[in-house]
Amino acid sequence: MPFPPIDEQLAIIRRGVEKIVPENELAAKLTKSRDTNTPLRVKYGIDPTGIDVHLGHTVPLRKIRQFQELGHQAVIIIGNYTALVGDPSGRDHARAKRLTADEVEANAQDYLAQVGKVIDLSKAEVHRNGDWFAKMSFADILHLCGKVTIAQLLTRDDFAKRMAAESPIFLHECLYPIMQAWDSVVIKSDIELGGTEQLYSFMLARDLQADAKISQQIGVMSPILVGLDGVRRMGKSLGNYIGISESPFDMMKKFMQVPDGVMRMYFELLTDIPLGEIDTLMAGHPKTAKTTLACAVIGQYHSAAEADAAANRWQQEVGEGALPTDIPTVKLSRSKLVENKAQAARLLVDTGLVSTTSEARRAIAQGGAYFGESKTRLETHDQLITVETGLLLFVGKKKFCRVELLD
RNA sequence: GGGGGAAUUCCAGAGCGGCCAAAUGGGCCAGACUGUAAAUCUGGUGGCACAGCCUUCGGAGGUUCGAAUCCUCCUUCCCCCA
Repeated sequence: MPFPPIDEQLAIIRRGVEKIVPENELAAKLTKSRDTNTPLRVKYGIDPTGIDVHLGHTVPLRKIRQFQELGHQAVIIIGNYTALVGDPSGRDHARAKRLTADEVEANAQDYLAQVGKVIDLSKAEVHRNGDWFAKMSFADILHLCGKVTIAQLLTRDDFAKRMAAESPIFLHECLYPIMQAWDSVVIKSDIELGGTEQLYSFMLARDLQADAKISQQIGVMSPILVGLDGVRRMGKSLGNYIGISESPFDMMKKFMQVPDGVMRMYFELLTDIPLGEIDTLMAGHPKTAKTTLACAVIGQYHSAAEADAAANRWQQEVGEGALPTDIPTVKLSRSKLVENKAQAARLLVDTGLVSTTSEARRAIAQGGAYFGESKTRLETHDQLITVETGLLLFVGKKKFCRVELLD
């Protein structure tokens, strides 16, 4: 099967990519690959530290997928050995927690299952870098370290910053980029994918490859995907992410809350919609564009039909204020009632919609609490509400429940 | 080893003997507006039997009518000197 023309390949590869280093070697590599009908080996490494894969992770993963579709060879490196060190990238301090080998392997399996939703695992090579690092002797390690100078290491941004700030840099952390680079030598990568913060390791890999007299890899770096807040990078700890395992409706709700400003980036990095078409969409009504974006992404992890259904449901429940489809039922003991009635504030607490009486009082005082099918506003905290099974209660737009009375 | 700082309510950060449940900003919550975007405006953001009461300002004691604010010890973190 012949590879597509170089221009076509370049257009696909360059989409949504922030930096290619060195840029000028890419075309040459592709040309040689095509002429000799040899797929390029495209490396992507991760540390199995327990990852709930979200859209931010899918950016480089999707790039691998694109390489696969162009006929190239995906090579996934599970950093089961490097995980023992901890990636110093983007950290001001050394990582504290150390994982056990078992945890690492369980994480790796879990990770691969998720990754399979984006790339074609059946056609990918998967390696664990412990396969080669575990076999190295101390002499081997010394030999490897002999190829890298401290001065070189210190050119790395993270380390330079830490040096300046006089915060500790542990010796084993210095080894991290060396190990990552050595992976590239072992698997003979032609391309390595990752975020822009990986530049140093990517370049070190080139040095080591040159030293080993094999072809040097090219770094293809994706930008950092911003999260739902439109400012900070998408990440689990920041709570501003969309996980690829979430339900279509949950994803839809999150997408619709994304600031308009990030739409173009999302379109470019998370969908295959042609750039020209994106321009057209962006020129139209933002809400339409956002819905299209959401459906395009959701459709990758669920069916197109499910994505559409989620969009419709969103329009009805959120856009038009219809009652939510799935309202959780909360069991309430009849003993909480006096002659079938309960005080409004008490009721909100007893049903768990709010956690304290004070919170309930606030919600009511501010007009943020409602009851019944017609969403009647609760007026006072001591207002008596007649409670029966099926009664609906709301606090704000996101919290609601249906009461079920128990004897 | 010696010296000097700092620990405040989700975060940052005021407060330095009563007017402190504790300024201000951020975040978050609710309301208005809207495309549940952004921006903007309003209110709120310890608890409770809520016009009052109770528990908070690293921990333990102490001084005082009264302490987040003063003293002692402890814990943790930071900085400087050698």
